[in-house]
Amino acid sequence: MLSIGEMARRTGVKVPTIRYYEQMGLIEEAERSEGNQRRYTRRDLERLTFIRHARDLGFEIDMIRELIALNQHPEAPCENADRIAAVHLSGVREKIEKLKKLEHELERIVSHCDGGHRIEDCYVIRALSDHGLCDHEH
Amino acid sequence: MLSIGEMARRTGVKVPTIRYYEQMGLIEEAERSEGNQRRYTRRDLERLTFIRHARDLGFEIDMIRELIALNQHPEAPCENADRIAAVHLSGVREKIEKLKKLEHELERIVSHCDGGHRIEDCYVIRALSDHGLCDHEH
DNA sequence: CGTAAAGCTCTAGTGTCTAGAGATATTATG
DNA sequence: CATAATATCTCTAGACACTAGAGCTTTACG
Repeated sequence: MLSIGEMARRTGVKVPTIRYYEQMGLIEEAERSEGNQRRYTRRDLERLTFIRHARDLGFEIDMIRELIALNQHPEAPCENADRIAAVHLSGVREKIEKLKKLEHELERIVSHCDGGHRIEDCYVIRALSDHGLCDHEH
Repeated sequence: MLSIGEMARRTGVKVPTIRYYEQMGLIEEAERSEGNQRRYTRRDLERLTFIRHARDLGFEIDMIRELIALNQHPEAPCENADRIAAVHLSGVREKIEKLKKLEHELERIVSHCDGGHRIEDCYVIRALSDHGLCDHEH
């Protein structure tokens, strides 16, 4: 049986975060020691590793809850898991696209300003005040 | 003089958000009508447009506060504005890099799964359970 | 057995809004 | 001018995914 600190060390999930996941229903309430401290099984460790990994990949708590639920039915077809991951992937791609546009806009703004003049002439400030100086919509 | 609703329509910032910005000190407390409703000037509109635009470009509230402060000193040199924007730009680039790694990981995971088999064999689920199936560190 | 480290619960805070309740103000229509 | 519809007011709480701290108890180790 593992203490919560052991779990934290092995998964890289911080102790308060583990308790938070329990509250959120991502992990089951652990057994307790005589003195009321949480004691985890190997299965709990696997579950937390799964969660950690999914969070690293940017899955939201709700998505993870769904994936866990799917995981409990090993004989079910896996279309749903596939769909969740695919939806997530397209969300990530959208974010990348948005950030790239933003990157270009900022590059353009910054490149016009070498820091060598006064605020009233600064392209950074002017670009923020006047949408007309932008390339794209946003 | 513009009502808060007018301001919202013209800038695309929602009404409660405008009040929130006031609370956060991003915009000055507006004058009030006899019946205690906010009344804004053209200058307030410009300020809110600036904020909106900066938020769209992903600047955080604190950065915007700094930029506004700079904007109040038109004769000062603009190095600081330039620096803030440049720091922000490199933050955006980092985010893009991270998301791209994530994209590749997800692509790889999803491409292994066509939804046509059972959960117990599903690559999506297995990849989440077993870090060893990943390409990169994360 | 004494102490330090780790654990417990509970509350509150982070950042950027968003939503709702219940009251008042303004505007439009008849 | 009366009424109805819309807008606005303040205040509180909620969303997300944690994080921090207070004050107390349990466990591990020498």
